[in-house]
Amino acid sequence: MTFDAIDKKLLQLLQNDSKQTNKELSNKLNLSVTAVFERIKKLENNGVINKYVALVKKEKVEKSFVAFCHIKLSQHIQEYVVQFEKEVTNLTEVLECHHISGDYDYLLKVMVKDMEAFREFMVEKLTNINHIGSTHSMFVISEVKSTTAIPI
Amino acid sequence: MTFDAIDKKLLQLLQNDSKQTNKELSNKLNLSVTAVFERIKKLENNGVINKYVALVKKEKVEKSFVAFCHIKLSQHIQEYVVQFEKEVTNLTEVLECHHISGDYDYLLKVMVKDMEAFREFMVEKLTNINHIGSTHSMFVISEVKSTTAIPI
DNA sequence: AGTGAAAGTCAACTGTA
DNA sequence: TACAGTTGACTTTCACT
Repeated sequence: MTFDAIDKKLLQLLQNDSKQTNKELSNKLNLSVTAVFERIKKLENNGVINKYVALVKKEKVEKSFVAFCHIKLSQHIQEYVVQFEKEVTNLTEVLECHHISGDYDYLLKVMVKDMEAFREFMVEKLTNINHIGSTHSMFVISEVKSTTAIPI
Repeated sequence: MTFDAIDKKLLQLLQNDSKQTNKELSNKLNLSVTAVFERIKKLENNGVINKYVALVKKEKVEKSFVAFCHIKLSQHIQEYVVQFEKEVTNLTEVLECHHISGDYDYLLKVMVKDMEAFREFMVEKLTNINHIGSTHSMFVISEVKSTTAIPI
């Protein structure tokens, strides 16, 4: 689907706060409540809006330690790739896993309590996955920017 | 604040779908509607739930190209650091910027339309920021896993 | 695509245990 | 900390422009 200026503004507003009422949105967009309602439904039905979620502050739930892990597989046999991707997806500590270009095959975003929890995660979970060749971890010192809002 | 089993379950539910009604949540948690309401308010007031947002599918808004950029500063003078972090934060294409340990200083998550848009971003925006020493980019070939839900 | 008004549903507040 | 009942506000539908 295509987006006019109002759709774009609406998506930006909803990406920053999905708990606004249609009335509030209608004021910001100079539209009627019903028009806002129908535009939102259209965005939902077309799969543009994937889902609505609550974002939790990691510091409040003892998950302040974030690390990015590079992973190289030992061999790039399809069977190994499929199995690795399946197993890594099942790890709750892994919030993101990207297959990437470059020296390593994968980049993982891992969230745990502290360095000790990260050590445990590496030893007991990640490196227990078969076919991993090598890993290289980077620790997040500070979070400069972090948003889920895609610029439209 | 501390969390009992119900709080944890509630946070998981809301992190996956924040549009459920309190009645639906009350069924899943075997609790009354009011109890659910009060628990949610407590989580919001304590800052555990940071905000509610709509998640947009990047493929639907022509932002299918994701890259991770390593960045090294030319010098680690505080003034340079502050200015770099400020300028990079203002770039809408940069969804995340992490100050990290290791060979490079920063890891950025960048989202644009395609490789050509990425080239433009690099040439016209990113490398125009002062005090950047070197960069190294990795392109996302496929997204194996991506969630905003922190395991509680 | 847009609007205003009607109908149904929910969030939010009150009382009480 | 939990519950049930009340009320105003909201979402959703409908008839119409």
